[in-house]
Amino acid sequence: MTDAPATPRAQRRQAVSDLKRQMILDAAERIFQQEGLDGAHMRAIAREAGYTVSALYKYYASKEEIYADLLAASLDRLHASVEGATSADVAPALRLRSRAHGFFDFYLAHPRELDLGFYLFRGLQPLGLNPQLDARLNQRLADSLTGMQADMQALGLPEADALRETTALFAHATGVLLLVHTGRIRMFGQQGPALFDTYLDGLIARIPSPASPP
Amino acid sequence: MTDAPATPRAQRRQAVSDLKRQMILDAAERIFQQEGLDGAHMRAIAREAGYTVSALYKYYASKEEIYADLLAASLDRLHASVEGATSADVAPALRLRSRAHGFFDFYLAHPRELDLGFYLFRGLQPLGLNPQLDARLNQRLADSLTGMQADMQALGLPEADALRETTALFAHATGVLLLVHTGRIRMFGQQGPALFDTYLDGLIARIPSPASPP
Amino acid sequence: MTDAPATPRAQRRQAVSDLKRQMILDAAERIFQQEGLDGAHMRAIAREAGYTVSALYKYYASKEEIYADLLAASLDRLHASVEGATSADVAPALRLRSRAHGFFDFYLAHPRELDLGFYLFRGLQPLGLNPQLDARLNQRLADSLTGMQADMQALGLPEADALRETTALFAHATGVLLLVHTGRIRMFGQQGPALFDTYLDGLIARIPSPASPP
Amino acid sequence: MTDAPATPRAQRRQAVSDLKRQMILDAAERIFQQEGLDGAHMRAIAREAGYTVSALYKYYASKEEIYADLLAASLDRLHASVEGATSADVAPALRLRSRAHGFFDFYLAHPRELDLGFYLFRGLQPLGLNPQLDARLNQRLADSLTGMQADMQALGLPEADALRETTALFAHATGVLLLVHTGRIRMFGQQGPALFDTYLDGLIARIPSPASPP
DNA sequence: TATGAATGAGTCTTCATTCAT
DNA sequence: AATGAATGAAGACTCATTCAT
Repeated sequence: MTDAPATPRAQRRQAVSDLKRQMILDAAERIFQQEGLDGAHMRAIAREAGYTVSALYKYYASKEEIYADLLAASLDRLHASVEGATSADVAPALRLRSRAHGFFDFYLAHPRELDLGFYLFRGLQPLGLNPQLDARLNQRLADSLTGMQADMQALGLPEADALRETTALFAHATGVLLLVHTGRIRMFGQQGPALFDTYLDGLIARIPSPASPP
Repeated sequence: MTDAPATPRAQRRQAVSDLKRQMILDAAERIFQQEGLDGAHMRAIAREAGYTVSALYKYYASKEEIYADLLAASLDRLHASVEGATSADVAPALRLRSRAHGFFDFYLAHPRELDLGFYLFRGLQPLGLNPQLDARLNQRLADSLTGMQADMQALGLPEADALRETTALFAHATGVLLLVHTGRIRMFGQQGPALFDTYLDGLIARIPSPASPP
Repeated sequence: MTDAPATPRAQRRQAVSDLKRQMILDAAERIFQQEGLDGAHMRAIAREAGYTVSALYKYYASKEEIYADLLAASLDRLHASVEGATSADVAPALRLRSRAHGFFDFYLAHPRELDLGFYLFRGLQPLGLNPQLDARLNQRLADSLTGMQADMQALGLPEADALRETTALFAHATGVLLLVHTGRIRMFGQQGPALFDTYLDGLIARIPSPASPP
Repeated sequence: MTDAPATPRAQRRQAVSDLKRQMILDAAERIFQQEGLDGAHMRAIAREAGYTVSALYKYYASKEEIYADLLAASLDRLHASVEGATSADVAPALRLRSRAHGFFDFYLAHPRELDLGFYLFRGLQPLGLNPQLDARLNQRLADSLTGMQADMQALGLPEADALRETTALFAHATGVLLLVHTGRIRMFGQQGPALFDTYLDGLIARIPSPASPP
């Protein structure tokens, strides 16, 4: 009722609320990993979280909002995977390789998170994903890619080219992952990782080594 | 009375029936293009086709069967697009380029057909797509790709390499298309076609010119 | 068009029609035995008969009418089973026993025909079973029971008592058969045939031997 | 705050919920009595109960579950009817008679509950009646019969015989009720109750009088 | 005579969401 | 802060039956 000093009490409330939101999210994550997108309906999430369905709506305005947070968390883990194995004092080429693999292997190991991305990024409008949210998600994804772009620039690629190559790398990885995920890759008798490695080799070879030109 | 296995009457009937099946398919196509996969439920399709829902079941045993036909038709159009601009008396590199663009441009112009392919190829089991159908659809897709593989071999690439490169090309195209389709490409400030062209250029450059064999 | 002499031509037509009706009925019977009542829908019957569904309606005005004929045929077989093992020159008690077993064993071996009877006799009205048909079916059933009644009378029971005992015998048999058919008899750890035999023994014992009065 | 496992609040809620479940059941009962099993579909039940169809699913997980409760209640009423008129200080023969009539008269007055029993007890598997439920329903039925078995034993019948005779009594009652219910009894010009009485008389007469203990 | 086309009513069930308490 | 109750729209599919040809 009283709008309050806006500090101690409100902060505590916020903290508690955040925690619960997190717990709901964790539950959603578990369900989502086990059952996939279709199985992750409100009821299932609520049950897993130990809440009522309607309680969830206190913390999340819609199912899609949960999904969005799920995707945000997923993108954070992706980021961790990309940056995880990297060390600053390695040759840029190695760093790029490591990061790219961080990316590719993450989705290879967690194909469901790929679904999530497609689901959410596709029909923006109907899902009620507001532009803000969209931008934030895009940003998180971008965070995982700038490292690679930097690596390419460190390898001597001009910024514009590096950005283009990063985009292409992202597209290629996505394409291969999809091939794997849908099982269509069997049709070609190929292996996802090998395919990606080949692309990566080509990419690095293509970048003119800046240091040692004769 | 005395007549070959197929009575003219039966033939006529069959023809009419086929036509109606086609008209239903067209209606489904329209709905699908306008509303997407989720909007293309039996009721909507029936309404658009001017039929009762139950009437549809005379022509299609299930929703998935309609989807499958939709995809089959889509893959046929894809094939036409791939082979359309090709001519036999062109240099292999040009042919490859033409075919690849036939592929890429088709999905660029009809992003929803991409959805369809993902939908159907993904959940094979849960959707009740029987293996036969699956195989047929796979075959249709393959038909669109063998041309490119042949072009690569004509360019001097050993068969295994050509197959690998075709797969990679397919993956790359898919990845870029997805980037475009989901709008994420704006995030990178890139253009789908340009991206794909670059890949194609790189691919052709990478293929060792067959001119120099001793 | 011409109403015809009403004889040769019409007779032939009638004969052909009867034959086809019979063939449909046979098909229905097969389906019914294999699939039960629920599985015996018009489509299935038509398929088995090599007809279109709508063709069936030329011979039978409704599904229930087919069922009725099915039941009539069933009752004929029942009759045959009841009278089959009987011979005129046997002691009445034996004859009664034989007929009663003819009845009981028939339904024990063909439980589905029991369903049919229940289904048709139950909701007379809604099923469109007209009173005539109902009477005819009742008559057929009665035909299978009069023998037993006669046996009882031959054993010295007054007509009224014999009728009552026949009714009771029929009821008892039905009750036991139902117990068997629904599996509820397991609940009691009893055997249908044994139960029925006991009843039969009691019944015969109960009938005062008419021969030996001084 | 400190309170037993079941909060008063929760208890109240439970009570209200139970009441509503009961009201739905009552509605289902009414529909079922008026329209029979086929008429008792979810929509009709919901309408009668003043609910939406989906609201029903909060209280009952499936149609069969409603049916099962309907049957359970029916069996309880049966039980009440069987035990209702009994008193402990009556001669066993009278008690048996009273109980048997409690059974017979109940179904005579409520023929539809007979249907229900057949429906549910029959197709266990296809109906999704789980074994637990099945066992519980069987138990309820058994409860109505053990009294009679006990009476028979009190009359001097060995346990095994009493069980057999109880089963036979049950079968006989069922058979006669069916005869009445389907209207076929008119065919024989008999009366259900009279028929049953006769059987009962015979049964009691058949039981060796325990009168000879000193 | 038999067909194929078409109907329309009907079945159960699921889900995201809202609201009074 | 959390609940339970309730909604309503939707969704795929089946079946007996009719009618023009």
